[in-house]
Parts: sequence; structure tokens; C-alpha cells
Amino acid sequence: MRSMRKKFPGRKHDHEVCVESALEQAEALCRERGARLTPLRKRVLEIIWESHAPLGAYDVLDRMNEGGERNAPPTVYRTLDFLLKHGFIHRIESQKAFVGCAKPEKAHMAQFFICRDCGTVAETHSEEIGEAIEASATRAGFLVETPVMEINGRCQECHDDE
Amino acid sequence: MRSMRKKFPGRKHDHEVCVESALEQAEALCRERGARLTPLRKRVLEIIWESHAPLGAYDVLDRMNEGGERNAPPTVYRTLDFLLKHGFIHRIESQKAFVGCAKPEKAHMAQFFICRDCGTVAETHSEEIGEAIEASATRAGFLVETPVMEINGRCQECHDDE
DNA sequence: TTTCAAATTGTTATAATATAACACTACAAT
DNA sequence: ATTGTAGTGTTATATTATAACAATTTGAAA
Repeated sequence: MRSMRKKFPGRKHDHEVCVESALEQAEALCRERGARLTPLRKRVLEIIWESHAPLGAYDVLDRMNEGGERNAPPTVYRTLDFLLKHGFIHRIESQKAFVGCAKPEKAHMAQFFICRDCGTVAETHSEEIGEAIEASATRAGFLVETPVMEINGRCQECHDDE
Repeated sequence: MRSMRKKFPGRKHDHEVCVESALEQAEALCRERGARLTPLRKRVLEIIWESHAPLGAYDVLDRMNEGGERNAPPTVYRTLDFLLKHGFIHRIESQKAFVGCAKPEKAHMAQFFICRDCGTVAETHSEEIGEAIEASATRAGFLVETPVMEINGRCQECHDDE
């Protein structure tokens, strides 16, 4: 079944649908939670979702200010904090950059596969990895809270290209 | 077998032995590789090994300059790059900090268990986790190169303390 | 509706982390 | 001794992130 391989957001998936659905999910979750997805926050989320490659805080800021606005760093960092807190985005530690979250509805242990060529990040939620980590942690007497798993390498499309 | 639990560097393990052995290993590997463990590099490695908690670049710099020296940031960053390249230290991405490597002899996929209370980092090399990641990567058509696994939580000693 | 408290956003300044660029020195091989 | 390379010193600056406080907006109570 070829399509099973396609965990990675392909080069020509319908990205508009992808963004719209992310924004709608965020709206719905904010409504549920009594949080406010203000125009500023919605705009930042939209900017981050413009691609599946992580975007640095100052890149987001530049995009926000393209129309001549004068937003300053604290504005973007505060907004990113809000989006992080609600699980709408993730921070990719190894890149100091932010990417949309594919499963914002509940906190979860995620793995990020990051392609060094195209920069695309795919998020997975493997039970198997989760269990392996728990097992390893237990042996060390360790209580897992927030694991960071960023697996750098090359995606199918990029190594097909050579 | 109680001692099996002790993957974590305990509060009272013999840390001098720990540091000395790390320095000796680095010396030996440099000899093998025709690399030079200069006094500067040795000193930085020693500083990083002073504890099992990761140390920021500027903390290292401060330690280097305690005797009135005037080393500047590029000096420490260059030295850290050398130590990273040879696998003598790791960078903990989620903390922008550096910690000694327990297995410098060859490149390896490692997991870091990081205690949020005492800051201690324990390095493990679980086959099981490695295999789970490879399996997940294969399903996504992904070629793993350098995974970053930083598992934040609490170590045994710290949650025993409450 | 008015008013108030809390949340959000704006603004200025600065902290913390990291690198570029170029000068100088030490060392090892001829 | 000469010379090329690796290592170190030095100055300046880039990049990422936050502190502190002011102004504004908002939603709900009075």
C-alpha cells in the first residue's frame, strides 16, 4: 500500500486545506477552553503554518511587519508562548524555530523527523518509541515529563532526488 | 538487584575518578586520531566535566576567566566545537548547554535523561529506542542521521526527596 | 451604562547566546 | 631556517530572547 509511506507532508499536498484546518482547530479549541484567538495570534499561527519547515521567531516577526507594521520582538515571543501553551505549535529546539502542531487537541509525546535538505518536519506519535522510552526511564528510576525528540536526517523526496 | 537502578550518576559517586577517566580517554583518542588536546581544550573539557549538569558556554567562559584571564567568546565556542566534533561532549539543545560524553570512542545514538530539579543528565544508549526510531523512520521513508533525544523529567533521588 | 480588573498589546531597553573577520603565534614537516 | 597549517587572540557584531513598564481592549460586575 504505497500511501502508507506518506507520513511526510508531500511537496504537492493541498497546503491551503492544511492551514485552514489548523486554524479552524485552533479556533474550536480556544472556544472550548475560554481562550482568545485574537487577530494577532491567528496571524502568527497562520504565518507558522505557511510551510512545514520551522520558522524562527525573527522570521515570523519579519513576515508580520511586511506591510509596514512595527511589531517588536516581545510581541512575537508572547504570541508564540500563547500558541505553545495551547499546543498549537511546537518549538524545534535544535533549530530555535517553531512549527505547527499536527495534533493540538491534547498534550502528547511527539517525535519530529526533520529533513536537512528541504527543512520539512513531520510529526509522529509512535507508541513503540513511547514505550521504549518509558522502559529505559524506569530502569534508570526516572520519571518522564516532557521528552524532546528531534530526529534529523533526510526525507524520502530529498534522497530520491540525490 | 538494587544497583541496576543506578543509571543515574548518584550524588556521591567518586567524581574525581569520573573526570580523570574522561580526560584520559580524550587524551588517548586524540593520540589515536592525530588531534591535539591542547591545555586550553583540556581545561574546557575539565570544566564541563566538573558536574553532570550541563553548563552554558558563557558559564564555561566565566570559569576559564576566574583567575583573571581575558578569554573571549570565540575562544570558548571554538574549543567547544572541537570537543563536539570529537564526541567528547554533547550539546543539550533544550538547554543551550554542554555536558561531557560518557562514550566518546565512537559516534552513537544517545538518549539524555535530564532531571529538572538537580539538572543532572544521564546518557543512555538503548537498542530498543534506537530500533523503535528506525522502524518509525522507515515507515515514513526517512533516513535517520543525527537524532536528538532529550527526555526531561525527574531523577530517582529528586523525586525520593519530594 | 458605567466602571473596574484582568488580559492583551505596545514600547524601550537590554540580556544571553553565537559567529564573522582578521591578526598573531606555535608547531611540525620539509 | 622556511613555510604552511592549526591553534589562539581580539574586536566587533549578529541572532535569539526577556525585563519592565505603559497603554489599550475586553468582558463581566455593579
